[in-house]
Amino acid sequence: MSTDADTTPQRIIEAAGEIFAAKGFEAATVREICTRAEANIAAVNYHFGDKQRLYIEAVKRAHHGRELLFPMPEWGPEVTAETKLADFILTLLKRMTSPDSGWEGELMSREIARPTEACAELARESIRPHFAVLNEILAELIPAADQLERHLTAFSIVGQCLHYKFADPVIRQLVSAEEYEGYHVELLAQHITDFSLRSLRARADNHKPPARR
Amino acid sequence: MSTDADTTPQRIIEAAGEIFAAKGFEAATVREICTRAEANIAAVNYHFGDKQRLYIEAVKRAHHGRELLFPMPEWGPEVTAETKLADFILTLLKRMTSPDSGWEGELMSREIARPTEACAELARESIRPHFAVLNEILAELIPAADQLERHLTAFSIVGQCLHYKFADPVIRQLVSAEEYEGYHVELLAQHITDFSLRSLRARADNHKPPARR
DNA sequence: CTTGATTTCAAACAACTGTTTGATACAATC
DNA sequence: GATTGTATCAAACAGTTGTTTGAAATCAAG
Repeated sequence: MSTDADTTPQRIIEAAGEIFAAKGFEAATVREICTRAEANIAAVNYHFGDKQRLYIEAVKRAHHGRELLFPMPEWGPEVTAETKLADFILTLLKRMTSPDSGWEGELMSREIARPTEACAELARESIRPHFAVLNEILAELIPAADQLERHLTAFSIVGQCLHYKFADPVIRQLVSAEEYEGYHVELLAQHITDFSLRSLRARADNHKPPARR
Repeated sequence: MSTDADTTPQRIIEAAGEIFAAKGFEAATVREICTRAEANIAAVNYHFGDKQRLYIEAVKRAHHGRELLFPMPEWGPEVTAETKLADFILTLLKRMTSPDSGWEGELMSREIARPTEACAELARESIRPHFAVLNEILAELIPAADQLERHLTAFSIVGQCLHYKFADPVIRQLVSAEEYEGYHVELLAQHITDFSLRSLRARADNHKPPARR
């Protein structure tokens, strides 16, 4: 029995991911999941215990799949911090809004928006290391900043990326169809990198926030 | 019969807002709503038709309340574009994450994250004018930018603000309790304004995006 | 007070939920 | 071939859901 065989639990976890992502935990029914997985209704409880356990497994699999598909690059010592930041943004964006992603990104964002108590821990463990990586990059780019400013800056960068996932249905209504059509990952990553690097360079030069009013 | 009287539909719409915000549309039950509103179970169907219509009314009321509580300031001709941007960011942040907000912000963000087909129109109509205002401000700040760049820049700014609403439970896990305690609206607005204005000024000076790699 | 419409209420409704059951089929082991 | 443990299945389970019903209560005129 190979690990990626077309076994019943595998088919269920796959169908569960799609339907949980499309409808959320409450609205998704195990009947629909089992129908799509071509399995019996009792299969969910037999193989996973209950609906919630299946949900957790689906989320885990989703995250694992994203991590495998779009891994954070390992940078050598010669790579500049600016390039690292560009890579970081591109990778994050790819994970969030990959055109052929399917349901995984949707599921992850839904989970972040309303974290199940059982999954909060997973989200924490998977997000925290990325947050640490970004903070190390920022420590190189704006060494004069203290931890608070580094954190807020990290949130500014991550926020720009996640926005295209969270607010996607709204964005679709705000710009023309042709313009939205052109929103490829590379374009968005380029813009966010440019926008952020301009700010970071100015911050590094000035050693002070700009005067206001 | 005064408009803000303690009438049954009013009590129901209020309880509905709280519970929809806390649990989402599917998980919220009309029984719980009616119990909290101290109304009979049949009251929802009698006064609103069905559960979905009640949900729409609750979202409408939520948005109306936020708009009244934190109105966009009307700027005179002497106000600089930088000040307008600072005001815009502060207002947006206040609406998203006001400490005494109660349920309205939660309900709005939930609606943005997964818009009900019936509410998409409302979200569109309420967000589009704000998006237009921000674009006018950006047209003043980076006149050399074309529409695409203005739009992406607008999303960069809005994304930074909304992040503190959407990702709040995650943010809480990433920074220490004391640091999170200090995340007041004014501090966040100040940072986002600084971060963005630095970038916009550099863009206005350079007339070109910065070179990369 | 009487009338007539509006609002409230307890009870029941039909439909659907996640879950359990016990029988059945299947494979491997002795 | 009998036995054992696993997997699948149709059927039923108990509970909850949104909604409906028809009678009682309430209220505003005539």
